[in-house]
Amino acid sequence: MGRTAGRSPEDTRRALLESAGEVIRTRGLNASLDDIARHAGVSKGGLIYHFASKDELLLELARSVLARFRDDVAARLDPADDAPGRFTRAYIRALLAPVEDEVAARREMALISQLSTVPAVAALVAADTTELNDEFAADGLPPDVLTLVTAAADGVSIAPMWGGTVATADHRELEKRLIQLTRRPELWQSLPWTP
Amino acid sequence: MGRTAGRSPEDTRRALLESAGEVIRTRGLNASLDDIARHAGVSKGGLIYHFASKDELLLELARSVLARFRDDVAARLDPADDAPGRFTRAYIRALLAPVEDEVAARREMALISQLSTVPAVAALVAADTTELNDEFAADGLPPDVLTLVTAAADGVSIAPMWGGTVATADHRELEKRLIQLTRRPELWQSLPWTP
DNA sequence: TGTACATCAGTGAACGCGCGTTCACTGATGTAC
DNA sequence: TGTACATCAGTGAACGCGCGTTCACTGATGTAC
Repeated sequence: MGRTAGRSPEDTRRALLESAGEVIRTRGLNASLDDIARHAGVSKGGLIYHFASKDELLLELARSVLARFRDDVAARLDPADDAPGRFTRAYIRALLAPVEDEVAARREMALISQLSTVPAVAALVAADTTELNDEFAADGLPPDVLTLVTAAADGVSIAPMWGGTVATADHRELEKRLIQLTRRPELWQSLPWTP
Repeated sequence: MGRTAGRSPEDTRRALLESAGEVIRTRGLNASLDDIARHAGVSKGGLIYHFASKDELLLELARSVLARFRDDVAARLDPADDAPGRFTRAYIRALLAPVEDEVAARREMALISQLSTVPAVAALVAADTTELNDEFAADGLPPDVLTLVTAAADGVSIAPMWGGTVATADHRELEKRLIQLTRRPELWQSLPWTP
């Protein structure tokens, strides 16, 4: 059987990437190409036609995951907001956004950390982080406030990886307060520090 | 050749665990048993004598990593400190402790996240997290302060995984402030929130 | 509008290799007498 | 204190299987005339 009618090659490619995401989220990095291909309704050979090697597939998958996150942050930028910390607020909203499914959240983290073990992916992630840091630097917040706020958001987002429970109410509260800090950094900076 | 003189079986076992940690930190989970064994100066068969399967080795390795972290936290408990938040302060110190080597820090995180992909290890980690949460709950801090402070500490500790740079000075400062917050939670709670 | 041909988008079988596990065997150590 | 025997702590070769990659082949699609 040749080309499958009713589906364009780009559709197939997209389906393969999506399938790779799902299968790897569930079975981990040692999910086989055969699993991934079959789950997308394609043969192993068909997969390899679109992605020359497993590493290339993983790299492309990582690219799409990172892009999706960046899009998510961008979508949470408040158009009416042009004060310093605008980007940071979107970042906080993206990371603290309520997750539909707790298991899914854990798997999402697992997926990224798994992918990062592929050297090429690690490099990609590092480059992405650098870009992100540039955006933070241009966001106009005092460094100490920025560090606190992003660290807290990062910490919440990886909690599922340790099997931590996500107490939604607490998270909403924390989100509100972190965002408030980015709006009024002097609140944090003016605290009397006498360790 | 039979038993290697000059090394007790417990020494061999320990050496194998340590070797597993080093090799997996470097080459990832798909490091072979042969690599690990040889790096400890033992044959593959010798390794399997001590750990019946690869999964068992990984589980034992995870156990030792978790135990080491708990010991680290315990060692940072301040004997002179018996105020609420005592344990949380030790936790913060442990996670924000200056790392000798940046690459090592990244690998440490990678090791744990890699190990977590083994189901048995994931269960172990989840159980450990539950225990940890119990200790936090008994530590006497208001929940919102606890959430902020531990999230921030967690966030800093996983930064290396994204290839983020660790600005030591910022971290010292953050550590000081987080600890100060655990000592005077009213500082955080009294902030005027008007989102 | 039909036809010939090139290319695209796959299929499915086969290969080969790495790696976890098994196994027969062995020299050193511990124990009983 | 020596000796016989059981067990311990390994060795190293072989097995077998899963999986990534290669490859010959093919039917559908696109293009030129």
